[in-house]
Amino acid sequence: MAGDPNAEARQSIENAKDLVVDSLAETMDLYGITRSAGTLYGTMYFEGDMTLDEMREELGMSKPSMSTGVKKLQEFNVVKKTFRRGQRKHTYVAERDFFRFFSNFFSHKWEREVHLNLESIREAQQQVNEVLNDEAIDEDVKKEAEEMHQILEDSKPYYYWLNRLAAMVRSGEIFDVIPFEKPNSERDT
Amino acid sequence: MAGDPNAEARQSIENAKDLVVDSLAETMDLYGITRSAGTLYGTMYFEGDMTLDEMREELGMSKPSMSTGVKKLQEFNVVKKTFRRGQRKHTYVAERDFFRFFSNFFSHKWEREVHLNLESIREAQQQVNEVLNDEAIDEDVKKEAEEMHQILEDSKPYYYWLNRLAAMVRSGEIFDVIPFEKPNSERDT
DNA sequence: CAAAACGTTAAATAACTTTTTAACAAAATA
DNA sequence: TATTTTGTTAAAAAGTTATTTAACGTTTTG
Repeated sequence: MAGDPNAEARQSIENAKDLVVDSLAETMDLYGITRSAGTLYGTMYFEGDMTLDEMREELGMSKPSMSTGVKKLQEFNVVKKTFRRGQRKHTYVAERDFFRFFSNFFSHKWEREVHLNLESIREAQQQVNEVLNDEAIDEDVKKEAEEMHQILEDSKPYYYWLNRLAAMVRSGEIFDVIPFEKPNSERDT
Repeated sequence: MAGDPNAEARQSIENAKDLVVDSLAETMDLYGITRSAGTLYGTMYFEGDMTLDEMREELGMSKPSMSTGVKKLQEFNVVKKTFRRGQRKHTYVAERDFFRFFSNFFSHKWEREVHLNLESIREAQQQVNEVLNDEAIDEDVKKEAEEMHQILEDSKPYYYWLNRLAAMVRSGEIFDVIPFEKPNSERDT
């Protein structure tokens, strides 16, 4: 047993890193990001900017996997392409500021939720309105349409609210109303 | 063509409902809820309380599917078991208030995120501390450990902040700082 | 300008999840 | 207490998503 202490120490550090990468990936899994994309993010989080080949090496996966993984993470705005001078290969960097991660990720999702549902509500209400305006329809059917219309109408305030929340989160205004304790070091824009 | 106007009207209403159910399901898909569970939620949202058999009938799926689907939705706190008197079968009801849906869903997720990651950070820091406290370790390895420790330390303020946000959302305090416009009708506790 | 390197796309395979059918256990009723 | 009904669990089937290998087009460099 007991080989080189430095080698063991490095192993410990790698181990600690894996521990956090795993829980990061599990966290992201909660929000619908696949585990492998989460693991990729976690790895990039610790390594700083990486090329696809470095990712492949680190994770032991294929290059196309890395390519699609990075692309997916870019969609969520949590990974960006970077320029590393004197480097032919493209490099990518993970968003290291979790506050910004949160902002990018959730504002994006919430905006999409609002848009998607308000649009379908608009269409749906239009359809039931046609029923309501039709003379030839019986009262009981109209009542059904009326109820439907009302349920949809009642849900709108939620989407308006969510839209405001998304805007506040995207702009960073949310940190005015719910401040965070600064760490000892800086936090730039 | 042009059959019974009432039948056509009912069809229109069903159509409108499906439209909204679909976008609701797509929305939930954004947050890692499977589409079929989302569809189930949407259906319950419109129908009010339902038995498993009613769900099966409405969605044309098997009963075990409904059972597991309901269970999953219960985990997210967006469906509850109800008591319908004179009814032997169990009935379930979907959370109709989207504000409460939001509160239940996201506070649950965020609390889990905080717990999971703070725990792994604690363990990871413990491991790197052992390296830092070991006399036999070279400076360059210690420096690596130091960096690791710092990265983890710097991430903590985010989790503390998220924890406060989760608490505010769970308690409803969030609606004091970001109010919503009431619809014309009531909004009870 | 030719050869190599890089990243992406396409097709095939593998892994995983969802869904169903079937069997089972628990509860209620007669 | 026996029979029926209800809900869940287990195993099989189907469907979907992730991953890889292979091929392609583009860019770079010698």
